[in-house]
Amino acid sequence: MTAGKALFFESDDAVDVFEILEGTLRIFRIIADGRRVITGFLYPNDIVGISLGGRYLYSAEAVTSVTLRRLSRRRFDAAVTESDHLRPQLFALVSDEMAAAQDQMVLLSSKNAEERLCSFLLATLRRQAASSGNRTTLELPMGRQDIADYLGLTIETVSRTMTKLIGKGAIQIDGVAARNAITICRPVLLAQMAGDEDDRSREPRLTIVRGGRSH
Amino acid sequence: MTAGKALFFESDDAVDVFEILEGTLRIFRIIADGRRVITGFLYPNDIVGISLGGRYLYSAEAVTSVTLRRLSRRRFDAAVTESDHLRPQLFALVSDEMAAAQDQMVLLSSKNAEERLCSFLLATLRRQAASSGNRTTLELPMGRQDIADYLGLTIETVSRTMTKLIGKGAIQIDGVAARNAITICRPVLLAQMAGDEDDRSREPRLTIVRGGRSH
DNA sequence: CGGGGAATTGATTGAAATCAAGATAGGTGG
DNA sequence: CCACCTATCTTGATTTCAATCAATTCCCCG
Repeated sequence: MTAGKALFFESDDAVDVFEILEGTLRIFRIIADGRRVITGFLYPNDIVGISLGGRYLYSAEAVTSVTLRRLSRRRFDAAVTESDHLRPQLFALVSDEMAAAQDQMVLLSSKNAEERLCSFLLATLRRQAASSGNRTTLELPMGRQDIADYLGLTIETVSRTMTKLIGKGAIQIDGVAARNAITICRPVLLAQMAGDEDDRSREPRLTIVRGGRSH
Repeated sequence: MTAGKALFFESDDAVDVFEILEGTLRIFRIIADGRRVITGFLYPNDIVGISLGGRYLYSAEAVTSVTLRRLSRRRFDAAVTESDHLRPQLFALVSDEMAAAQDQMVLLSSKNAEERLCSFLLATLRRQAASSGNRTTLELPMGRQDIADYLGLTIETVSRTMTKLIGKGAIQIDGVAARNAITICRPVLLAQMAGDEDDRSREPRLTIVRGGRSH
């Protein structure tokens, strides 16, 4: 499938499930005023379309050219129900998706532009490191507008923030033309700036408990 | 369990699953700078603690006093694996949770304070209407700070926005003391202000497809 | 070489956060 | 029963960060 093409639309009958073999997808919703909210990017080995009701929860489009394995939903469901091997695998997948959704909620409700971008770059780096050995370099398959719609920012703010990170020496852009190839110069700094470095010096049990209202 | 008490903490071993019989829970994460992000509220009949990995994804506390049914995770998993009747039920539950997470992402990344609060009030109304007949009145079991942490706003902004909605005649507060009992005077207006009324005059297929980059 | 989409940069505005008082209600004990 | 105390909520003044409006600049490609 070529870049920019739609795979399916929100509220379509969820007749198929797809496995990504190659490339990147974006999944998103269009809201009333026409704006787009990208709720996630999907990469090789991800499953797309596990719309647990009868309809997809979101639309899906190719970011780059993509190759997919199509599975009919009926056969997919049957396979999962039968196989004691597949079921926990699917479970783990859904679990990851849920965790990612939670992280994204945290990002959107309490991080500033710089923290959002740093989180995104680090997450992308981690994913690429996992699939192809430790690296300090990453490739952004998507454009700035996609990043903006994913992080809840405008394209201008993404651009400015990127420039600021370069200014601080945290990252650099490789080559002249390749605005999408990025080197992480100072991963530790970037992690600090992402604002979710685990400060585990406090013991949560003691600090979190608070008195409450008695209805 | 009395109001304000913790049920479990993020990253605890997920040894139990709970069914809510009565009352309201909040599930949340604490982020690095100490702020709290509430990722959801849970009500009677909801299941809490389906942490698909070995650890809970979030902390859970009682908002009001709560009564629960505790199930050991081992037995819960076993029951779900065996029963052809329970499995789709769990599936549907997870599906709802995922849909709610998506909605929340949309809310957080593209709605203003007024839209967020209207969405929240409407969702709460719908839930209470579903469980106890159509109503125009709703009870907010949680305080303003909880609402703020859920909607990604400050308590001041929640308060101001509430005042504004009263000023517009969309809602009113019942009684003198009961700041948590609210009457929806103009549900249609509220739905418009929530900013997700489905304008289905456009045919999505034609408007959404866009050309893309070829990597 | 020149056209055009994407990205960057700059100037200004605006909505919500922050800082700072008060108002209100519920609870406690004299 | 009332006065005080503390939580929670509301309201007001100011600041701030990102959105918006507005040009360029940068590349890719014919």
